[in-house]
Amino acid sequence: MPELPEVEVVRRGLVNWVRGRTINGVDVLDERSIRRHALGREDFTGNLVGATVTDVVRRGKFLWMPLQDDADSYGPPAVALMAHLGMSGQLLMQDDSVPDEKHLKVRLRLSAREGMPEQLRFVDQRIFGGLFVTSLVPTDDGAPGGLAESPLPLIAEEASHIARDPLDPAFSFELFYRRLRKRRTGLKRALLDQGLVSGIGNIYADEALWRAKLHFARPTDTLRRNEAETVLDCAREVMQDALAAGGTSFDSLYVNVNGASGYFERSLNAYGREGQPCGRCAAAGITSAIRRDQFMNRSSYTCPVCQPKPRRGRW
DNA sequence: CGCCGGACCTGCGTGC
DNA sequence: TGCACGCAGGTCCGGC
Repeated sequence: MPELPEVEVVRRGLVNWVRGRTINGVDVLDERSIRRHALGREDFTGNLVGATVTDVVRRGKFLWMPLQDDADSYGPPAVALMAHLGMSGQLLMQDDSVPDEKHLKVRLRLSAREGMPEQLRFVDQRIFGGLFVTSLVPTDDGAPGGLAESPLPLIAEEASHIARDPLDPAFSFELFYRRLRKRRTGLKRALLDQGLVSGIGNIYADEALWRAKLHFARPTDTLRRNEAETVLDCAREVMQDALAAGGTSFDSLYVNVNGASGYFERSLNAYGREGQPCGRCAAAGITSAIRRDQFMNRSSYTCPVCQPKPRRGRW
């Protein structure tokens, strides 16, 4: 389940394979994977063929490749190929000789480059993800639009409603905290709101809350400044740990969203651990078991001892 | 405008 | 064996 660290692993893995290469051909094998491209398949393909990828940029879980149109190559790129991996999306570099994956949805044929695969493939089992072409627009604060190798003060339009993520150098805690306090909802719902802070999904939300010893239903309008700082610091820590674990093979041919899977096996303290002991409590000589609750139509994992349920929680 | 639930998807595991 | 169902969850959209 790609959240920020997994998408960043993909970004770093991808950039050296695609930067500077021209898209020579596009095969859309499943129209559903480009449904967010409102003008359809022909317009999608027409925008891509002949364009050159200048970078790979990420904000939150959104990833995009600014495109330089060779016929009009003055000035910065005006459009980008946007990718969202959804639940199961992968971006893979593959040689022409490699058979199509079972869930191959879109194939980009790139200009030849010595020692590099010819194709960039979008593979997606559950089709929650997708590709589309979008405009690049100025950011509202003038700072670079997202994490990139050569950052531009531009952002893909479809990502402009997404807040900066906690690993973005231009992330503003003050803005986050001000908006958080105005919310009338539960803390986890706020952490998952990509318009407030981006990049956090169900897994890292639970892990950050566990590290911060806060409950998912804690009302946002009662959060003190130091509590908000703590939960954001914890989110940053857990995502950086995952990035370090998944980032060991950035030059791998397979730019795989499961790159951080080793992290999940070893380091999760709450997510998916229903009925198992809370490690922090155990270290303090207390016996407690992680519990699972239904929250927002998905599972939330907490330690009932060190993340006590707030008296007036917002579920 | 903010909050919240449902829809979108497929594969896998479980129970009858 | 086969079928129905629940579960996984990021994002968008409509209702209120």
